[in-house]
Amino acid sequence: MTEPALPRAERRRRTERRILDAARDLFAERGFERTTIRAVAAAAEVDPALVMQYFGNKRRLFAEAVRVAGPPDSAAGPEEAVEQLLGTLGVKMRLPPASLAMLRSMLTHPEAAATAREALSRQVGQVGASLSGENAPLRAALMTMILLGVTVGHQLLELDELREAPHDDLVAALRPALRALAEPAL
Amino acid sequence: MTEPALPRAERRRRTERRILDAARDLFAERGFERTTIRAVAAAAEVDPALVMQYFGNKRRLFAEAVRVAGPPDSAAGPEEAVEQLLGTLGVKMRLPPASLAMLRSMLTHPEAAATAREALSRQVGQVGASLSGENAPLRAALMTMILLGVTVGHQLLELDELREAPHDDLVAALRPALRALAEPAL
DNA sequence: TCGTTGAGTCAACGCCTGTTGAGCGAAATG
DNA sequence: CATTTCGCTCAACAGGCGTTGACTCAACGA
Repeated sequence: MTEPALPRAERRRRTERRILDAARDLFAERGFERTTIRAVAAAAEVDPALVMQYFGNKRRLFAEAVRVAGPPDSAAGPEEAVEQLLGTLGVKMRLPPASLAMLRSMLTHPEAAATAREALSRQVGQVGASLSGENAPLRAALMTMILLGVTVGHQLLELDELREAPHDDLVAALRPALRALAEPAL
Repeated sequence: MTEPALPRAERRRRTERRILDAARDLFAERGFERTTIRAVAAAAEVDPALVMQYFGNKRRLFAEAVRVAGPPDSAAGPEEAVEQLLGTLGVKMRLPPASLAMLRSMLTHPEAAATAREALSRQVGQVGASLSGENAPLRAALMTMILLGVTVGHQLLELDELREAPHDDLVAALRPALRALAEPAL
């Protein structure tokens, strides 16, 4: 009936991970404001006070839960930039919950907005560095925003027109649009 | 010192409009959850109870505040669809507060999400009808999402790379990308 | 002029939130 | 075995929220 009584350190690690996983999922689903500490605690099968003890406050819990490794730096030509961006759509359009949580909250939670701005700016800079021609930063920003828009529409708003299309069709349709921005004006 | 004592009907209309304007601005700035009835009332220089008396509850206040006329129906060729979409960026990129309020809340407030989905789907359908070739609905959806992404990045996240660029450059850079989606595969 | 209407205020309600401090009981330590 | 450590729970707090009902008083209609 009872568990095999794990060592303390291991037990703590598992609990912390359970809380973090629950928090990530809830933040991804409802956003920062509508996710309560109590709901996270319940999902992790833990007392709300324990969540506070582990993470101090709700903002820090969010920050820990959405911490995600940025894409590897790589700057080559415009072609590679396009493919790199298309790659951010994720395998079969399934983004990690941490990213979804960030996206979901970036318009309403100020700290999420700041983090998102930073991450997006880094990507813009990276893409921009691999472009030549006029207005490279602007074009890089537009390319990044295109993927933001598509991701939001697909993952968060769940628009039928995007969900019904096969992933490959979507990528194939999007590629020429990105190329049009990546290539120096013809 | 005192006002010229307006007639009741007129007075009511003005107060209602003051509340609605304040609500729109706050919803646009902070989103649904972080905007309180009390803050709206304070901005409109009115008692919170009056807001309730006029609009019943917070959800209805939001619904009234963001009610906005959809773009005029018009479907012609792919060229016109592109220009129509580019037009939604607004004169000098200044969108009406009602639209900003919708956009700001669409990822976290379920009713805003539903309304946004509906409005976007209508636009997708409209754009799609003016496209020919394969995957017209998908391509129309992508075109719409492109504008969503650019608008979010510019108006809500306020990315420097987009804010610094002249409006005309932005439109000009975006046009070929949209054309690539609008034109039947070459 | 006098009763009625209705715009607007006041004070409070119940609820839910993030957050805290005291305490329990099992694992670790000697 | 005795003691300390610490993962975890319990019960509660203060504050802010949406919302309500009773009330005030100036504009209105007869």
